Amino acid sequence: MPYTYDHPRAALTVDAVVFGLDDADLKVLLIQRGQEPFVGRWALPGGFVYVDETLDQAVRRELQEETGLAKVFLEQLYTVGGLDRDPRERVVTVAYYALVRMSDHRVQAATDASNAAWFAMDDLPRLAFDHEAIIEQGLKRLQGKVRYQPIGFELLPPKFSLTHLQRMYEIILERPLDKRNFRKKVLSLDILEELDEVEQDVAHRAARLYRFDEKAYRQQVKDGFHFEL
Amino acid sequence: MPYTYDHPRAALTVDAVVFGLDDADLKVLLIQRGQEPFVGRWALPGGFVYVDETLDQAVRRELQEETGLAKVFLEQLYTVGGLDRDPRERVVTVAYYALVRMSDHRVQAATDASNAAWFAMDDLPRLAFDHEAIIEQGLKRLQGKVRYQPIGFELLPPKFSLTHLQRMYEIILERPLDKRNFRKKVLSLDILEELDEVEQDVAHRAARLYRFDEKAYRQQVKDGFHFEL
DNA sequence: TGACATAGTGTAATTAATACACTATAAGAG
DNA sequence: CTCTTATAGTGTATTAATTACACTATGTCA
Repeated sequence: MPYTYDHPRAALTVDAVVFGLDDADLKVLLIQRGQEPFVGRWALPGGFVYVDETLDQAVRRELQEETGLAKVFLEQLYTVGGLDRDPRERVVTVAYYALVRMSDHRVQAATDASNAAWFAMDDLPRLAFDHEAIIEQGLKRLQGKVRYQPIGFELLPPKFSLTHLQRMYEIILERPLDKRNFRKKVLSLDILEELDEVEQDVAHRAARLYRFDEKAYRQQVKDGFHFEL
Repeated sequence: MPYTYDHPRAALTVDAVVFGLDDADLKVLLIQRGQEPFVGRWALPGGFVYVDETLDQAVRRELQEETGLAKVFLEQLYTVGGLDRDPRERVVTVAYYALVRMSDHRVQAATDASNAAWFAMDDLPRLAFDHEAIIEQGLKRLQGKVRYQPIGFELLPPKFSLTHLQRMYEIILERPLDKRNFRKKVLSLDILEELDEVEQDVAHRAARLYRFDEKAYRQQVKDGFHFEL
């Protein structure tokens, strides 16, 4: 079923840098390619944008198809339009980044023959296309944005301790934070709800659990407050 | 000369929000459309991306063709992929924003029948497509970025007074700044070169002129310093 | 030479960021 | 049951950054 145009057109694709967090590392979700080019290489999940779906819809569909993920936090990163990114033809890719709670979403091995797996940011395999550069941009964006928007909570379970929260920031920002100053600051923002619950199954004093209070956050933003670290 | 594909493809375009600054206002450069759809309406300069040029090349070419501008500061904004942005067919647009010194670049009326003109941000005409939303995004980006990267200098002539510089920030950020605090702050950054020159042709005490010292700025960045307002 | 317009300057008060170390509590081992 | 281990939880003093604020200096023009 051929489609014809007066001028040649670039193929349009979307790719997603999906970040997850475990106890020690920031991770990225990759899939192993089943076809040429770059068969066997790891790559970002993504694929062609259909002509009747928005870019957002396209990323979400591809994520669902290739990794089983649905309803993740998703934001546009930037669009890559270099001439020789794909050896086959001109491909323009709209890159996104996503944040998921690894605990929630067990990654299902994908529909087709391809394989999906998490890799620590500092232990990435060789990647297809220019995907390494895209991941690098994704990390930079995450590091920048996490400091002035409360997006980091997307990586944590709904209930977390202040230590978990601090560790999340330390891992993303790649630097240690002072425990007392961190707690003072984050509590002063009044966007955390203190729960009547503590950690379970730990071999030491259990930490109090908190929840991100989205309602309080929205209210604060409306009142002209500015979240920062 | 027809080109044929197995699946329908979106058309890919670029649009640019070109900002300029005069004594009183932040301005945007618009062109008046010569064809349907939206004949006669004002719109962002932009157009189709050729299959053998990068996105950057495409914006620069369109700017040159439609407005006569060349060698401007240019940065990608975001990509718009809604389904019904253009009544004719599916169009995906990569939006950019640009900063130009209005003094340098006299805008030449364009090649074809279309018209180019500057409009104050708070006095925009009715616009074609979703261009109003794109301009809004461009403004937000500019307001955010100007505070932690020295891009504002792209809007000023090479030699400027501290009052000019302050007015530039006030216009972009849409709030007044304290004169003494502003000067203290900006001079402490050590990125301005004080010249042995003063304003000419003013009917009052002439202000000393400064130049943005790019070399000093790069050095500072390398030394881990962080520009901020 | 006086009026006008803008340039140029410093200090005190407030607020925010940083540095830093001990006690409290729960689990698990012996 | 008490000791060890591991992490939770807490406050203060110092330093740095931000804010608020008003007068003198200098050039042009009438």
